[in-house]
Amino acid sequence: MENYQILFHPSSSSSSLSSSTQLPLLSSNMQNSNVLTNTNGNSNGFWGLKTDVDVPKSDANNTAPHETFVGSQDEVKQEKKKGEKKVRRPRYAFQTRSHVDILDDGYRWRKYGQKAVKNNKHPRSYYRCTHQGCNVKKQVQRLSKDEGIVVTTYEGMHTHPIEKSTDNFEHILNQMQIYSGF
DNA sequence: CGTGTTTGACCAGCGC
DNA sequence: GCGCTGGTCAAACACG
Repeated sequence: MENYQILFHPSSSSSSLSSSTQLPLLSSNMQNSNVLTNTNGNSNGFWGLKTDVDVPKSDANNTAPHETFVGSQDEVKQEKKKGEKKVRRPRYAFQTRSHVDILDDGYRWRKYGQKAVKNNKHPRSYYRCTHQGCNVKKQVQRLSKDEGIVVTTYEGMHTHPIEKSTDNFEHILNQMQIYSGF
């Protein structure tokens, strides 16, 4: 089951980062550059996508080179042209290399939808945290280009402690909160 | 019986 | 206005 490995450090974590997932990525990348567009050639790992809207649809997830995580903390288009602003929470996307779509991050999720995505032969799955009062959502999508890569997009922050103490994925979330200013 | 998944329908935003 | 697409709902279903 724990067959997935997060891509941020291919070299150091070969197979078992179940027990020690440090994420250098967030700390090193984010403070200097909040913006994706890293131009290395291949650091492969864990890239952050700005999942949200603004992504030019041409390279939203197809042509983007592999790189960088980036917590995209952008309030997604919240000012629509309509009177009421639609409050959208920032989203955080990252990629993991996995054979399975479901990455157990310690929280309990309930699937509430699945949609076929354009330019992607794999469907996107929508999950919601089942904890009462916590309406964190996540989307899981597999890249059509590289089927070994799963893009997980989190929206919102958990208002409760992690429910399972599986890995310390919790660290990841904590880091996200720290660097995103929440 | 409680919990989670599946899946078609529905709705809203956006571009043309 | 219309069609496309993404996101959500909810009833039916499956499973332990």
